[in-house]
Amino acid sequence: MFDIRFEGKQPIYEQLSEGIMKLISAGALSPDERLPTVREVAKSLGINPNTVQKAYAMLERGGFIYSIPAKGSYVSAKNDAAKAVRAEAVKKLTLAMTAAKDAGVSKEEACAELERVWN
Amino acid sequence: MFDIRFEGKQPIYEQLSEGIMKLISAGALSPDERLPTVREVAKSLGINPNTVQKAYAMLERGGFIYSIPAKGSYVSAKNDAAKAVRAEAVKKLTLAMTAAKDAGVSKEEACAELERVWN
DNA sequence: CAACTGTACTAATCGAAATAATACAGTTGA
DNA sequence: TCAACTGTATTATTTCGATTAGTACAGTTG
Repeated sequence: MFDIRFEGKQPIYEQLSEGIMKLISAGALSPDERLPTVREVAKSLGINPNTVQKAYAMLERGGFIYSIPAKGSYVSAKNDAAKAVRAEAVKKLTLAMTAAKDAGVSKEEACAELERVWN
Repeated sequence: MFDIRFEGKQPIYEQLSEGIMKLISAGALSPDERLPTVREVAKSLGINPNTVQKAYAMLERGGFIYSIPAKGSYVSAKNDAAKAVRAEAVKKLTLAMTAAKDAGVSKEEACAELERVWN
């Protein structure tokens, strides 16, 4: 099972999501390999199944895994291109944020813009 | 005095800040013109002086006004270049955010990145 | 059909942001 | 000198949204 220590202020579902993301990127989890079920992970880590579900949903959204209702969740096979695009997008986002901060844009304004884009 | 109606979920200090920003951009407030004091604005709008102070601080950070302790706050004279740079930065930030969203980056992750950059 | 799977929905909780209250330090003009 | 202003700093309170939990649902499987 996943050996993850929850620490700091970061949300549990995010720590879990990133942890699994790293395992996939590092090749510790093979393509089309079946992931432990939502409830298994929840029980073994002592957290709520819904929190695991949220982490899985994030991973699916990022193209790292795919889920089939009533069957299970699996590691995506061909997601290298998607992951590269994603990484590039995050990199550019960071650059744009840094530039905006230097230009005097407040954190609150940037946050408001983020809300607008994502909703 | 500023005629501002507070509405929606946006923070008061932000609505106020943006309202004054527009007045300056539109030329309704002249360079080096003295702004009403923090306490005057607060009383007239029925809000806390500190909230107005926060709005003024944002405006100063963006180069729209300058404040002199124990004297007052004034409209900045030469800030057109700064405002242009700022506007450009916001535009690029929006583009980067949209691209990131399309690439599958979650709102939470973007938010975390934002926190990291601005802290 | 019993025992699984992922998922949707609602409620409870908790923490950070927004606002308020108070105090401080400098300018000004009588 | 000093009273009445100014912006600002610090601390407490409140408010609100994200996180987590509880429960129920719908499909697959042997």
